[in-house]
Amino acid sequence: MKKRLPDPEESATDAAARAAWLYYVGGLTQDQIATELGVSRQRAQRLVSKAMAEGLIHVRLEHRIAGCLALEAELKRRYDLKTVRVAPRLGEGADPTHAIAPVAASVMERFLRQPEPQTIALGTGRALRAMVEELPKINCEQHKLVSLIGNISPDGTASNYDVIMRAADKLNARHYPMPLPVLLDDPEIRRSFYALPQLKIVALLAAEADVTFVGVGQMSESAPLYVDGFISADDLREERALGAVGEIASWCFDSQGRFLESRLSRRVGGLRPGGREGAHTIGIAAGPEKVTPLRAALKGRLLNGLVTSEQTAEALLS
Amino acid sequence: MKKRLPDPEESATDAAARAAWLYYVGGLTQDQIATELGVSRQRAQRLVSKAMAEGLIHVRLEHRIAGCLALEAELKRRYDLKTVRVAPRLGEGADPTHAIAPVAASVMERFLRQPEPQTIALGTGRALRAMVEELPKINCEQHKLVSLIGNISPDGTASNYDVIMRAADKLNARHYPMPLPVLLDDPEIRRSFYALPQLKIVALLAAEADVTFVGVGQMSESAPLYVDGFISADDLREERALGAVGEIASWCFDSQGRFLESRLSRRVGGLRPGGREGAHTIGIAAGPEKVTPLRAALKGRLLNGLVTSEQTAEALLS
DNA sequence: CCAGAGTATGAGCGAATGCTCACTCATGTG
DNA sequence: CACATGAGTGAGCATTCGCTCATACTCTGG
Repeated sequence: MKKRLPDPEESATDAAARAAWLYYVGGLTQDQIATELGVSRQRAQRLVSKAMAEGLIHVRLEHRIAGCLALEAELKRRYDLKTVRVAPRLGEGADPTHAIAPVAASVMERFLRQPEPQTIALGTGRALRAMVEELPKINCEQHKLVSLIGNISPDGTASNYDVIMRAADKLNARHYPMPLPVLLDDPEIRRSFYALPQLKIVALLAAEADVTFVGVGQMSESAPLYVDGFISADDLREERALGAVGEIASWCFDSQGRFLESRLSRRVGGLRPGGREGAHTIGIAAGPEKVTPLRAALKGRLLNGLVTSEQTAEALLS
Repeated sequence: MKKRLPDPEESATDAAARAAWLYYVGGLTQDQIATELGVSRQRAQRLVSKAMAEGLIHVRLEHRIAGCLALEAELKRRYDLKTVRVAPRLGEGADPTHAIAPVAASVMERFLRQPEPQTIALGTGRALRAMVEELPKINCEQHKLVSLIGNISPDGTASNYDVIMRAADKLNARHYPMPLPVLLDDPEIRRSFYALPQLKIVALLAAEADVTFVGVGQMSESAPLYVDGFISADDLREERALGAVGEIASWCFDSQGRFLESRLSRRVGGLRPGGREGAHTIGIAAGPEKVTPLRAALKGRLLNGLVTSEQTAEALLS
């Protein structure tokens, strides 16, 4: 008595997409959708929210809010940046990462839409992960995605914030992950890893990247590197004693935006953000705890592009 | 006691955009938005719906529904088309133009995203108008928009469905409208119009267009040309007697998709859709009354691309 | 300065929404 | 074969939304 459903998973998403289309584009009420699809109202509601949850629905605001534009202009001038986008505030308690994600995605999309092959380097972190989540599906087989940082957690599993796989999945682009732990304690092993031909390719690509997207981590007690278990409390203390106020792709820098040479920096399994001459290096970060590291990174010209939130932009300028 | 508001118009849209951002991206309730912006709930509601009405919010579905994909593939094969998009059905009573508009816009966007200068020719009609309405703002100064058809109504006003101005406005592209009535009754006047140098430029551009977007009109009693008062009942009868089943940019064709030479065709103030060798000619049309003209146009290879609705696609294939 | 018209604002209310809870049914396990 | 488990389903209900109406306010012309 089976009728259709070659793949129950697929057809569920299909129905969800259909319901969402009727809801958002058609403007039908959920009752009408239920009638249309021949299901109960509750099911229609669930389909719509499923479509939402699966990110099938992308909402875009076609208007640059004046207040944010002013902040962008001022940031651009003050820090001599090439690219700046400021996302409007999303209420007090809201997660700023959530606010900047769609804006960051639209910045990345501009590069992805180029028909000329682009090499796009990616760091990691919550902000980048959220950005990639907001990307639409585009066919980008002409581009290359390259990871700046190892994707192996200390416990041996692939890192949760491994953005490059997700991105490559959505974009159908060639991708070059770093088959490397985030930190390599033994310098000998580190050297031998770096000697791998695959790694050399990745390093070469990253050095010639047209654009690099990175998160920016604070080095306070809430340092993501520490909270996520990549570095120990001792490591953190040591770096802070050396003046570290932030990190980009695990490379710590001080309040002047100078990368630190330290015990930790000699263990990092990854590449410094760089790229070819004139390339874009865009930081994606927002939140009060990011103000100090962002200010340092901008001062040291570690970044020439920025996507942040309205509050963070104000703080950076104050 | 004035505080800000340099331009009340601007700041209203700004507030609307902010409210819409909070609503759609932040997922706040309208009460929360009201608190956030310091206005009443009703005002928040009005801001959100204003943002909607002004088209600040664009919703996109990131999923190609399986059933529609199948229809696209079949249409592509059957009529040997280059581009086909089928929009999912939007309930029985819904306006099919509304359903296809966002899909058509995304097709057009693909061309607009090209950095190489494109020449894009546009017809008129409700479907094209709706498509343009759904376009996002993109800076396309490298492209040229050229109109295939005059924009002057019989009553002397600029036509309501003048899509090219709207499009150019959104895209910041150079545009070449046809400063010409839709129909020119006096052949002498027509000749002298065509001799105008401006018109020659437009004709040249249209003939070299990379892509042409046109609506497809039926020639039944509900013919848009007739309903909108461009042609008389006598004209309509005469064309139908000659076998006309549809029209593209006012050029009538028969059931085999052959353009008719007729009294009417000698009065048309416009250009035939054409374009350079290998160009795209994409028809945007949906609805039961479009099935006959679409089938004819496809048979006669007047189009090599199509954006239509699920129902229309099914009808075309049955 | 006043009068009138058109527009923005806030209250109220019915409809729509989404969340929770109890239930069913299919699947897998002892 | 009985039973546990868990995903999916439908009903009820509190919340939220969007529409209408009465009112206040502003702008313009006399």
